[in-house]
Amino acid sequence: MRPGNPEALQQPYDPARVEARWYAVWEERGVFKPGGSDAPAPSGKATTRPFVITMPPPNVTGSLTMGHLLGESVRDCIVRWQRMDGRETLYLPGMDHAGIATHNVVEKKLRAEGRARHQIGRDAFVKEVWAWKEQYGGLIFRQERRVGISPDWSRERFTLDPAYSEAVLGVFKTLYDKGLIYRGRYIVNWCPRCRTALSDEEVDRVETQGHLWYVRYPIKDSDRSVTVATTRPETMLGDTAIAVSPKDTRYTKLIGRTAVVPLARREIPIVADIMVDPKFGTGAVKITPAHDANDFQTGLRHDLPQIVIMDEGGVMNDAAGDFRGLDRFEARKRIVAALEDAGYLEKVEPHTHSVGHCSRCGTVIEPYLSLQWFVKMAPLAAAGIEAAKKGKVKFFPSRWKKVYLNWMENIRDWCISRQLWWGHRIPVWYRGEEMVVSLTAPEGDGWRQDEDVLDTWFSSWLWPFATLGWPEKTSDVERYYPNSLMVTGSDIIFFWVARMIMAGCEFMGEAPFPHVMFTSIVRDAQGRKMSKSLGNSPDPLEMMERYGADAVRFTMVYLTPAGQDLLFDEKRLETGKFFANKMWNAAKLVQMRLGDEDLGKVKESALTLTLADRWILSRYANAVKDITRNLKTYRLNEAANALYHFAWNEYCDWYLEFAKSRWPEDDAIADDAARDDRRTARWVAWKVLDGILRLLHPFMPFVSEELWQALPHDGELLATAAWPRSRKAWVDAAAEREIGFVQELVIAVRNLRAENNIPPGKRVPVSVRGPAETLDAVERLASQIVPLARIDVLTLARDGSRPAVAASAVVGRAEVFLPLEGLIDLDEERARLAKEADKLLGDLEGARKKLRNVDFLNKARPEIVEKERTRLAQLEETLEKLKRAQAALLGA
RNA sequence: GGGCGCUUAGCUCAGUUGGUAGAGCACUUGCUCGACAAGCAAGGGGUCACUGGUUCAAGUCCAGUAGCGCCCACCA
Repeated sequence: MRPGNPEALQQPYDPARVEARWYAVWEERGVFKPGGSDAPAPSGKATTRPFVITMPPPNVTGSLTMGHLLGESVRDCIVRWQRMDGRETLYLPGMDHAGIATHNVVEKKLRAEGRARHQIGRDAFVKEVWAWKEQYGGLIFRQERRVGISPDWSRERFTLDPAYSEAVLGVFKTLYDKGLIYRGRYIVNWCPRCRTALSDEEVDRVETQGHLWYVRYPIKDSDRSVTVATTRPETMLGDTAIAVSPKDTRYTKLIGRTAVVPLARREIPIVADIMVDPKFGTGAVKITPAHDANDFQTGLRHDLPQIVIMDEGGVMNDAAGDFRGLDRFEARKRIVAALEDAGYLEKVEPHTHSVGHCSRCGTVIEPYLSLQWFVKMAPLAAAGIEAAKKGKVKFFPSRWKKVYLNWMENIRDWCISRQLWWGHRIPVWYRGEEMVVSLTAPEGDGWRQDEDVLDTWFSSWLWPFATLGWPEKTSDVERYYPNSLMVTGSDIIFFWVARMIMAGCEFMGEAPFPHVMFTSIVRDAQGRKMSKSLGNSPDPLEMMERYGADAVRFTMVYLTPAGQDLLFDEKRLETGKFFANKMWNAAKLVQMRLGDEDLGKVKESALTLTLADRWILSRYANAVKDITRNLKTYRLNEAANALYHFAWNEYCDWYLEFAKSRWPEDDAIADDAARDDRRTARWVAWKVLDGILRLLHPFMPFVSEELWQALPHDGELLATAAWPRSRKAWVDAAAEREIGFVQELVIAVRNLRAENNIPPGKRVPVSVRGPAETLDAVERLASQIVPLARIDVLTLARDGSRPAVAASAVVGRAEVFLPLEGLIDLDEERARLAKEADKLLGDLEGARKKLRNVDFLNKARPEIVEKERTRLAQLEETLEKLKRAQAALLGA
């Protein structure tokens, strides 16, 4: 046992001072490294299975948001708990190069400096991005440490680390060799501003109020025409057919005829195709294979030409004839006008449809025909689907399983090439018609590497094992794969979680983690997700400055409901701040009263525990069980709640108040019994506080460590001390019942005082009347009751008498009287009693009705019926007593 | 077009096998009694969105309705 430091707890509590102290200590002592825990393993638990969790690597694009902070708080809470529980823990940190996102912010920065990436060239640009990474990566690093998370920093990874990059490129080659990666000209989501292809997941669909333009296409060698409806009239310049449904009798005669594209005056065939819905629009569809995914497929079926009419910036090209050089939206306007002028526009209808936008810059996506690399996903998804169905991967909350499966079962191929410079350059080499997939340049001259880089997620989907040194057969891979848990936001379930599961199954033969826990999405007051791009997240560092890291951590976890979003309001951080302060002061009180006894030498068996002691130990055992159970099921908010209320409302509000009268100064000690009782109170107060600090540590690591060190403590650091176990021997239902009665009695007296405006400092006489066994109990508990209720003389009215004029209340089977003739306001007291009685009557009626119900008596569980009977008797007795009290006041 | 979530105190939200409705903030009243005013004590405030069903018993389970929000989908 180490002595506490009595100088430590200065007033007032200053989080900044405390929080500056411990992080370096933990790091120096290697607490964060696997095996850094010296906590004894709980008996019966295998120590060989480590607890492994990786940090979802934040983007290097900027600073963290409150959303990140929630994730970090949740993860670290679980990690610290597991570490204290005796598991070897690995928490692996890192960062993501975040391809497009970073690319864009650096490009923006260059633009602000009057430079452009194409001017400075690829190498110089990449250098700029690395410089940016150093700057902002450093900021994120500082933020993460400030929150107090406990990862093994020596294993920090970046997705562009040389070894990691090699793993990424190796995976490309492996999948290519297996035929799961292919290159081809297909319609992709193209962002004309970023000038790159995107995956389906990187496109945000936005309901947009647009128009449906009905355009008349003349039929060749006829004076008739066919009308088609379109939302993007500018694409007509790339039309290569008109399609109708084969079942649509209106158009049967037209199939095989030739139509003329207005303005372009190009002749195109009219074909029958199953993709056409006769009920939509006119039932005739213009086909633009190079600018629409559906039309592309139709085009293949009918062997239609593909005419690309725009360049990579969304500007109309030579194929657009008179409209060349116009931006696509300007072209739309001009084309509509030209159609109208020429009499080809039949009508315009308002039309709401969803339009794809680039999730990075908001630009309207252009379906664009281009040569890209793809991953064939269905074969990879199969194992991921099975893993979830067989329960190898479980989601918390479980409803996400359905979302996951739905996406996986309808998975589409993944476009992984990006026309950017920041990222893993595609390991493919070309020379004329030759193409080689290789991590290094092929032998010989004239080879030119693919210009594109890979989608960021093509590297981060390997995170659970590439961070461990894979594909090398490292001991880390051996020991730490699969990981134990993934904690992340549901917003990246497809981007990342699903793909990690697929990659794990494919390359490691096993899902990367058995559990996925989704944290709340943190939203602002308007319900918008907090994000860097919106700039609606408070600065985490500022929040921690203002409230303390402990407070921010605790509050975020305390507030996060399992499976629901979290509407963040800065004011809520006070909850954590005030709680930390409360714990500080409670510890200060206990420390002041501990004296110089070596509590480590005290044996529980040698102590005579009072009722209050047995009660708090019982409540403590219960709290440990409750908190641990909630942690195990990832209901961290419930765990935080239980801890908060046990520590504050039971330990501070009641137990410490009970204990106060038992630890007087030495010169006030009357005899050995009093001395023993003082020692008992000291030991229990310390023991339970020690437990509270252990329970608190995962939530508030700094202040709990500080307080633990200030008190006598067993072991070097709280961070590696053992997680408390719930001791069955401490569970004491009788003590809980009896203290329950004491509390009710004390509250009743306090209430009588308050209602009658008796100053809190003034001691009052109290008389209690009731059955003998109740009075015996009151007598036995008097030492607990008297100081808390501020009673001067406690009279047990065994003769059944009551003061003539008194305020009264009913507690259990007893009546409590405040005999204060002349002091109490009789009218107010009468009104209060009447109101009480009124409330009781309602409850009473309900209970009676229930117990008259034969079905209830026969079908409800016997203990429920018994409980109801007891309750009814209680209510009746109470009402009776209230009535007597009312009668007594009548004559006064 | 599918799927999911939410609707509980003035506000923001908890509520884990159905068994007397909870917290924080806000509000009222009173407290510088030897840890804490970032506090203590006492209190007011809710037909748990609506309708129906299952059940002895529903905030909790089922079905439907309304409003809000989210996700998915090749809505020319």
